[in-house]
Amino acid sequence: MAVFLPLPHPLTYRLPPDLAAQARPGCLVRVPVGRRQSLGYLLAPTSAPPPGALKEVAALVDPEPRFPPELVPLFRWLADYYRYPLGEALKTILPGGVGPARPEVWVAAAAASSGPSPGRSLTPKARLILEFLTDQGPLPLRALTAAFPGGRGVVQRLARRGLVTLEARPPDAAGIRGGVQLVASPLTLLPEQAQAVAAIEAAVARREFAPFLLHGVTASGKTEVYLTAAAATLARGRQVLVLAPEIALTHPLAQEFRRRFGERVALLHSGLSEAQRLAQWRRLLRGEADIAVGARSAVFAPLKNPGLIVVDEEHDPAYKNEGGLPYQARDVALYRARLQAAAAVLVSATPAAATFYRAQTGVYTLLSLPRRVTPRDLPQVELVDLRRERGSRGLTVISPPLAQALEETLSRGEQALLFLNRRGYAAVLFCLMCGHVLSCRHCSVALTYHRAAGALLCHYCGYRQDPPETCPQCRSSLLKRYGIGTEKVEAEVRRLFPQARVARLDRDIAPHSGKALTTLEAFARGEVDILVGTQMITKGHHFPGVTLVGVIAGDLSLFFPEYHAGERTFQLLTQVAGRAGRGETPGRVLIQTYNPDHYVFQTVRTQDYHAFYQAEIQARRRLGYPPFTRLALIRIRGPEETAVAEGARHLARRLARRLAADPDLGPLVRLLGPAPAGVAKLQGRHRWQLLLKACGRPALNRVLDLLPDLWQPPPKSKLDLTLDIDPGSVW
DNA sequence: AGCACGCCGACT
DNA sequence: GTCGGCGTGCTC
Repeated sequence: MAVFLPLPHPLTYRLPPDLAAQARPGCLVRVPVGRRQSLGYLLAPTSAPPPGALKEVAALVDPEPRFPPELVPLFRWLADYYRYPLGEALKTILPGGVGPARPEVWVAAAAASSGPSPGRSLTPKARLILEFLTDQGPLPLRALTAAFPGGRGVVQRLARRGLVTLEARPPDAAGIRGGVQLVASPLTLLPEQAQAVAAIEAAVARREFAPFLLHGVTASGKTEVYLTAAAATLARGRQVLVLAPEIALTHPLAQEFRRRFGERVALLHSGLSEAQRLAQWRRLLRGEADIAVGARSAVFAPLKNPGLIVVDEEHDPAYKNEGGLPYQARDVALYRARLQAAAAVLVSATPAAATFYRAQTGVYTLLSLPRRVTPRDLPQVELVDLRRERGSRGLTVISPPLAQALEETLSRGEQALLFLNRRGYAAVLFCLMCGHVLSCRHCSVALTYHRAAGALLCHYCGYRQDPPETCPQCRSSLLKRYGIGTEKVEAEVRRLFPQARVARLDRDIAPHSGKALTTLEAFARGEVDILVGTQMITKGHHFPGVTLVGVIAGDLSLFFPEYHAGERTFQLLTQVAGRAGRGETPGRVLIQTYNPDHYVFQTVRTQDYHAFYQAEIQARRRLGYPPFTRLALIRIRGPEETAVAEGARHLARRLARRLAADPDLGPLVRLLGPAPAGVAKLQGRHRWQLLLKACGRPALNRVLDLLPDLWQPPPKSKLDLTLDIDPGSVW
């Protein structure tokens, strides 16, 4: 039984006779722990109870299991792989709603029997709400009050006057718009699509674990491949699991599946209320739905026997859960497919280098879709060399070529997207003359400038140096901190094009907030000429009027201090490039960069994934980064900076000594750091980190096993240690 | 994570 | 003499 406490192992309880008939693995129960009670999940009957007296399960909180017994091995693996207490892990990944699902109140405009005139006049707000309801159809009251803050009272008054109806519905219906029109699958697939489908189908038929990489450019029909494979899987009586990296992307995907398969689809993501999530979860458990579509947490969907597990946009870093249990949903999906003898299909136009490497080396089967289904020219990508277009002093925001392109676009009445690929905030030092960025000589990642220390620091290994006066490459003295904000870009655009309608969107505005959506919709309707934004404008949206995409500072994400900065930049830029010319007119993409010769920009320009991959994988091999090594990040946190630093250094010394003394293990592991974390202080706690680089998971595990012995924080220091296995970011 | 036990300073 | 500080150790 996995208790919701940070215990290293499950606990064993006796089932009282009155519960034994109902209790099954997956049931949420209440148990006594020490002097109090805690919740937990039943895992399995044990054949080897611990010595001593057992306590009894106090109560069945929910007689309906929350997961099938088939998932217990996956959960055990999860806790072991990520070194995280099982009960705590389950608490965060399973829908937490306690007790049976409660009905939810829905509002609908009353049938218009009383005619258009309701007798007495309505207040403006009441009129607005009534129009909204007539327009939108029935809605959960919760959704309505979200759209109209404080609208509850108005709704109640409208209900009393019989103008709207209130109805309690079981939450099964919530979050899903009913009445979809079923469509038949298209009759013909391209030969390469048909081949891909056949390969996946054959694996499902063999009932063997089979991992695939489905690689194809945008609009090459990747979705159609897995929709068809899904139909074949369902026909064999097995279920289908489909993951997308972001909540916003799960809706169109679920809609697509619903059009094809009707009400057998369950949608799972953290944006649903607990009750809704649990209701969707139960539809899968009861077998009412056999297709689960969702964001990363849906990888744990309670399917007994999935035959096909799809990870769309597999390269997306959003599959990594940050905070709490730091799992990588793509990796969990692969392991789940192995456990449940399913086909795993990783899908991307720009696969992670590590994924493509495994496809190249035969670990995954590569399925390629090289052609577009609807032949259209790829947008033309051009590089603007900022070393030549440099402003009189400092950074150029809008270079003359980009300004000219904007001018032309505006004069044709078309739209432009200006993209700032900023990622978090990293103050790196770079040369305005030659584009060189100050990097760590050991780790080949950008050094970060720390104002307090007055020094450049490597967040991987802790290497430190004073900021040089001149560029080590070209000797110029134009070393600058690279930083630019969307506000500045917007201001510059307004200055250059005072007549243009300009809007701005960035991460500071919540991506799903009303403001963001309003701006995006206005842009889609053509009411805005130029939209300035960060990566949130790249995902999922379709802007047919956009013919020009400008990337303001291509180098920004390239020099983010991370080993996979190159890969992320290639992916981001390829994705934004795809935003240009999706309508009738072909698009144009201008990327401003100080490093036009860098392989990332060269391969983005030619839209050549394979060339990018070759360069990237060579660099990884040379520097010993994944997929050639496994990483684990050890993070030390505490309230006092010096204690944290000292604790980290102390652990590093002991680890280094132990590794040096072990001739079997030592050569397989490299210890980097300690160094301050990218975000050196979070929620009042200072953070330092050590990075472990190991040749293979067994070696990494052996080092991690040493930690409990080596980690002895000084008393009173309030230090704690957390692990991030396969870290996505050290930031 | 709680919630015990346990061993050292200022209070009715 | 106790009340209470929070260090540390355990929970089937």
